[in-house]
Parts: sequence; C-alpha cells; structure tokens
Amino acid sequence: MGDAVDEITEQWARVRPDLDTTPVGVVLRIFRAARLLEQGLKGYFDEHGLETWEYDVLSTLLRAEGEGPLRMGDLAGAAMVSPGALTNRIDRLVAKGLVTRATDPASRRTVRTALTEEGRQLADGLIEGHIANERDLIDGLTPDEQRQLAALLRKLLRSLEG
Amino acid sequence: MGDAVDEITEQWARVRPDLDTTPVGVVLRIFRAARLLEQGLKGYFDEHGLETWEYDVLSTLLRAEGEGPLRMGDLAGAAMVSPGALTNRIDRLVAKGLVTRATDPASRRTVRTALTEEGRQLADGLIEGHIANERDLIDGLTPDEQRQLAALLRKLLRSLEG
DNA sequence: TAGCAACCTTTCGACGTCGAAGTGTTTGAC
DNA sequence: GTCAAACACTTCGACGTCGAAAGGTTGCTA
Repeated sequence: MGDAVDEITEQWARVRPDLDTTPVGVVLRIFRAARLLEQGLKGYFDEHGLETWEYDVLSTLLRAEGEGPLRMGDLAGAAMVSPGALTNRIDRLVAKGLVTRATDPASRRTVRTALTEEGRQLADGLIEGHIANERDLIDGLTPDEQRQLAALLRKLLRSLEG
Repeated sequence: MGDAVDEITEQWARVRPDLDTTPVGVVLRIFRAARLLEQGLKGYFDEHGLETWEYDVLSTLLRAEGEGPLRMGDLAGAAMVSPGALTNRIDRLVAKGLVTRATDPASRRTVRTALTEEGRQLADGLIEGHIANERDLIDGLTPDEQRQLAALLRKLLRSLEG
C-alpha cells in the first residue's frame, strides 16, 4: 500500500489534478528516507556515546589510511560542511584525543589530520556494528531490491554530480 | 560507470576487504542524493527570492486548503522541525503577509495558520516551475526508472516509518 | 626577485534550530 | 465543581553552522 508521500500526492491530485506529481514522488521520498535513515544511524551511535559526525570523520580517515593524513579541505568536502565547521569539529576530536592535527611540512598552508591509535581503534571497532545497523534499517527491501535501488541512485547521482 | 559512492566502497574494499558494504552503498547514496537535490531546489527558489522552507510551509497549506487552516503541530510535523522552530517560521511568514495566525475558537489552545490571498497566489504561481525544476533534476533517469525508484523508496519508507 | 594572485585554513558575527521550561487550555476523574 | 494530568503552543538559552573576512603560504610572471 501507500506511504506518507502517497498521501501528499493524493492531496495534490484533489487540489490541482492538472499537475503531474511524478517528480515530487521521487524527490520527497529521497528526503524522507534520508531523514529517517539519519535518525536510525543516530540510534546506533547514541548507544556508543558518539555523534554521527564524529564517526563520519573518523571513518573517513580510517578509510583513507593507505593515502596517509587528509587535508582539512578534503575532510570538509567528504562531510559536505563548510571549512569553518570542519575546523570546529577537528578541534573537538583533537581535544578528545581521537585525531591529531599537524601542518604539512611539504606545504605549510595545508593542515593534515590523522587518527590517533585510540581513534583508530574506536572507529575500527564500530564499523561492523554500524554496517549491521544499516543492514537492519534497509532490510525492508530484499537483497535484490537493494541492489536495484543502489543502481538507480548511482545513475541519478552521476547526473546530479556532473 | 561509478559515482562518488563507488570510490568510497572501493576504498573500503582495499582497507577492510572482509566487510560487505552493500548497505553503505544504499544509505550513502540516499544521503548524497538528498543533499544534491536540496541544492537543486534551492536554485529555483533563489531565483524567486524565497527560502525553500517558506515554499514548504506555503505549499503544505495550499495542499490542505480543502481541510481548512492547519494547526502548528501539523505544520511542524510536515516540515519535520521542532515546534519552537515552527513558531519562528510562522512569525516571519506572518510578517511578510503570506499567512495568518489565529487561535482556534473551538479550542483556544490550538493555533491555526492559513494562507493570505497573497500567499496563496505566490505558492500557486510557483508550483509548476518548482515541479518542472524537480523534473529536470531527476531526468538523468528515464520515466520508467523514475517509477522504479519511487516504488523501491515507497517500500523502504513503509518499513522505516512503521 | 618582487609583486601578485591563488590557495588553505582559521576566525568571527549573524542566524536558525533544538530541547527544556513556561504559559495557558482542556479533559477527565472523583 | 475542583483538581490534576495531558495537551498545544511559545519563550528562552545553548549550540553549531554558514558566509565572509582575515591570516599566512605558495607559485607564477615579468
């Protein structure tokens, strides 16, 4: 049957039956899914006394361990926040002893952030639970449907990113 | 080919090849799509001197015209913001002359908000352009793919909402 | 080699949101 | 009929973000 977005498009159909609300149905669902998933992720991190953005930064660094410490700008881009916001976030992770901040000797205008051993272990220890949580959140879809959804979103993203 | 999320999952595959990152691929794509679409919507409203949230409130009221003025709580729920935030938003729309605020005579603890004639015309005049903009944003997918995407997200939402 | 533009990060003020407390209203129990 | 609890909204302080400006660094150009 229907979801909350169906109710909205049905309302439109009554008030403005001339409109083709197909795009609304897609866009609104992406927004709502993002919101609900965000809350679902928060649930897991709450249990471990971490903010979602903290795990975000730590896992970005962990993922890029092969390439060494990342620049502030890269981290800001990955988190999709402003540079100023990222300075603030790294400040706090440094205060917590989870990351280090050091100006790059090869180019003193860039600052590189790396995981401390504590930060690395924390992030590494949370990955599996985090992914398991995500798996639970989307298990209303069959594995095959999950693949289809990912494929459609990949195509959409490629056109939006371009 | 790949999108930005493929790069992330490939990075994970190198660092932690034991992980099954299928859920990550779905969830991250929804987040990124939401962000990019949000920016895309903003583009249209910027051209018309409106904030996205302003159009959100106005169109929610327009959509519900049949049912009459809405309560603050309903509007807060529709916008997925706190009651306090909504009070602030309605304050500003009232100041702009786009909506009215009136305590419900049938129950003086509830407040009902309705469109002014100016607000109604503004919202009504923007709908078609807004939907056309959404259509452009997602036209990287064929109409059939758009339907598939909506159907998969509907199913996902029903399980997340439940 | 000086000057300048581009670059990267941090700082700063303005702003909007959240969560909690406060105000006023209604409902239901006794 | 009174009182307490639930309810709907507003107010308030704390907080994090954004955008712009500033500070400092590098590389290019002449």
